[in-house]
Amino acid sequence: MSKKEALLKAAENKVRLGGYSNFSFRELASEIGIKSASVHYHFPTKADLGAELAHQYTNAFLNALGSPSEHLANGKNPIEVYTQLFRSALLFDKKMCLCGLLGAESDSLPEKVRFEVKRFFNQNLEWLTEAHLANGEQQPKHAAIQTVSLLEGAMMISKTLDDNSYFELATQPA
Amino acid sequence: MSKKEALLKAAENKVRLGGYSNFSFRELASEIGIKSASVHYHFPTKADLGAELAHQYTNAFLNALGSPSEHLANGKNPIEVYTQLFRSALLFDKKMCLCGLLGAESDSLPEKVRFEVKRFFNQNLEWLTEAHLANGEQQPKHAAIQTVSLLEGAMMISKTLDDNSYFELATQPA
DNA sequence: GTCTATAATTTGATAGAC
DNA sequence: GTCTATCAAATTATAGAC
Repeated sequence: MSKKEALLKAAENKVRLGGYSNFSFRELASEIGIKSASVHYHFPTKADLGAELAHQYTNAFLNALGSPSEHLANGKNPIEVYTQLFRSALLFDKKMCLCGLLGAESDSLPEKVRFEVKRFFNQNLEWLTEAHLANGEQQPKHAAIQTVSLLEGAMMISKTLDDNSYFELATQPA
Repeated sequence: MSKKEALLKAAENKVRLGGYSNFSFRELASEIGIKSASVHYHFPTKADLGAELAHQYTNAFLNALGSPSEHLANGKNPIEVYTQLFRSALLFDKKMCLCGLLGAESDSLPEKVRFEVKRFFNQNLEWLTEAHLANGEQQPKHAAIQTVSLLEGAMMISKTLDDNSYFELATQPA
């Protein structure tokens, strides 16, 4: 893993626990064994680092998702696959969704960071709309926003109350 | 409004836009026309201010909610009343739910602040469970966590994408 | 209750050597 | 690419006068 990748990984861990202001160039540098001045070589400003972090997080997330049609071809419900990706973040990473946290503090973020967070949700809604449509539902856009809202909210509350059973309860069909 | 109340109000506005680290004693002081040292007279530490802010926010929220039985007696669906309180925060305040934002950064908060945020959600779940039970639903706890998750998530996404129609879509029954 | 003054630390960022 | 050195600003907090 390159130093740049290591910096992004360290930043991701911090942001997913406490938001954009929860990391500093000095901390990241110290963690990977360089000096803060060197971090500026890889990322001119903090906003640049934040934006690239959100961009790569989005790409990795979409990549892990695959495509709705692929899951259908394998006999899997794409909405279940999507839910499982959120569940993994909560259970294994034990951290919030990066863009869920950044989205909540959206109003105070540098413009280029906010732009990447918007991209995350627009892409997610697109994917979910296709998935709900493929499931034969009547209002796929409607269902898409409900799905992602429920998962982001359930994740936040489970972390807050420190009890993953809230996530399970929220995602369990009535 | 006392200086103390004014400080809490100023802090609330900042936190609801960018989280716990989005306010400083100097900024608050400057906004209400005193010096930062005087803020420490009212709140010894930042954590004390944050905890009292979350506590009073929770009390005000529960007070505005009233009781499920009261709404039923007036022929109103308590879940609709609850949803309307979130809608007002989004449309009129144009800000996140204070505890939704603090909950997301829960892992990085001082313990006494996190405690108050937990209280907010425990009290909300209690209220919603009673409401769904009164509505004659089969799994009131189940429905309660789904309701608050959906609303917190929808609020975050609407703010992120800067489009309130996402909130309306998310809260509109299928 | 509010002030001045100040301490101790952290932060984002830059200049310039290697 | 990484370093040393340094800066200007911001932050939380305290001591002590009024």
